[in-house]
Amino acid sequence: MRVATWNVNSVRTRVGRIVDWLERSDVDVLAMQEIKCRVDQFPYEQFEAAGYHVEAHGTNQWNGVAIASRLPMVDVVRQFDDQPGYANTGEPVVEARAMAATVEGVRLWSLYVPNGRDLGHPHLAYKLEWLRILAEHAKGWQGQPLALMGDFNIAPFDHDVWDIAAFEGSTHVSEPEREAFRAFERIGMVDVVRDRAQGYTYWDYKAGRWQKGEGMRIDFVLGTAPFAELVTAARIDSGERAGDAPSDHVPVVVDIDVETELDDDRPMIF
DNA sequence: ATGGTAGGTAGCCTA
Repeated sequence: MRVATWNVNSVRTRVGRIVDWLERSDVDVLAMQEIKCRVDQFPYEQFEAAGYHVEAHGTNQWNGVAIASRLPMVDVVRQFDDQPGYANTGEPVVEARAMAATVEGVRLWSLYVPNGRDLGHPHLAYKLEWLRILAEHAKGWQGQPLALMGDFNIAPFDHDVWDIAAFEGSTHVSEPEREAFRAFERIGMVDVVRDRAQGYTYWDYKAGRWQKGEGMRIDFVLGTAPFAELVTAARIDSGERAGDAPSDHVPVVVDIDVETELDDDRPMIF
């Protein structure tokens, strides 16, 4: 089974590109972030014409996540328990930043982690709390094949940005954010792409970052140990940052050997 | 130090 995660930065603007990429890339399940539309605005027809069923979670023009799959999805949930909300004005609102589905016995989350905006901004405290609560839940998920897939808005290492000096005093590279990312690794989760594919996953539209090769690695697939055991390959499709009207993020793709998990007693044949 | 681009929207806000 081939799964992927992609911050598409508006599914309505890019539906043609996305579906074309899905078919060309032989992807079974795609976790999308920043669909930037309500569920009633989602372009389901174009996905379904290509053989993909879509479960979406979007409430307005911001954020929004979805999962497209050509294999059956079960146990779809939107939001995680106790997901913190953000108080833009007035009462905190739980935003459309998380959903999950199970495909072929593998639990897959599509996550759009809050940006954080600036050091000291309330949005950064929101980001850290959001990750803290998610990690608390994830502790209880370690016994099953499960992956947290999405835009974490964190660069875990200095070499995950083009020039760490340019990020002095910025979010995405701060120690509290990196600590929040490492918390998932401490409970047993593994970045299953890190050792299999190099490079950035995001290049800002501004200042010609793509043309200058100035990107960031902020999109990840974190797997439980039972998930990580199934992974056979991974790649970052940086070519998707080029061409006509690209997203500022590119797809991260992971191949998993589901049969190994589903049939434990299968004789080993080499 | 600033501004650079893009999307959704008609709130310039968010990234």
